[in-house]
Amino acid sequence: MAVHGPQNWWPGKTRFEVIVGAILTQNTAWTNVQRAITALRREKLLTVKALEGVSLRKLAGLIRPSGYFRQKARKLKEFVRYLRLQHDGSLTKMFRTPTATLREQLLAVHGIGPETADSVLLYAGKHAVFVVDAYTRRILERHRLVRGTESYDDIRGLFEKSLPANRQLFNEYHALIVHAGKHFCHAKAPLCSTCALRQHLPEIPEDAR
DNA sequence: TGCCAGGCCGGGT
DNA sequence: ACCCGGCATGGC
Repeated sequence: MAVHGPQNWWPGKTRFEVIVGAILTQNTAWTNVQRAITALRREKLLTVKALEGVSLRKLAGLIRPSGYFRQKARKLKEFVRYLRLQHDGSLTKMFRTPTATLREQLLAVHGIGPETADSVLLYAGKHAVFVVDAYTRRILERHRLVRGTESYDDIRGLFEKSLPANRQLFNEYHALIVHAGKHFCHAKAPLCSTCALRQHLPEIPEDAR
């Protein structure tokens, strides 16, 4: 890519916008998320208070282009509700929570699963967690580095145990994986040259990690 | 035109 | 503990 090490990679300027983007991009193309974010910005809704104040109905209409818009409108509401109840509506307070504790809290919020929680922790909160996404899995599988039956936490653990716990590194690593994935590792198996070579490697033994 | 995109939830085995 | 259907729009 043109620039290696764009520290703090993630489309989105403020912490809150990063979180909104993390929820809206669930199983959705970024171009669609952009439209939704643009609409929210136009309506001045990219703040905790503003989002708390808007109706579920209006919110859903604005984020329509991002898909699953009713589901996601609810998810956004659930998050700001959690933030208000647990952290007085303050992201600064929220992110002062120890990583493991905060991760559990986020996972308990309706609509926030492991990838979204970790994206929020890493990209909005600068906590050192490795984000595993569809691209990460697919690339590892195509390269026969995993068998494909591993859980989210298995794969996250793989990276976190193999790399120094440095949030800048995790940030950049994930950014590069997404970049590579978008260009070279699509779901519909047009194997890139590297993948094709790997196809000829032996299977991973049963007892291997 | 159908398949895909930086998931997650709820109900059923 | 897995497995599956539902959720929805826009691009190629």
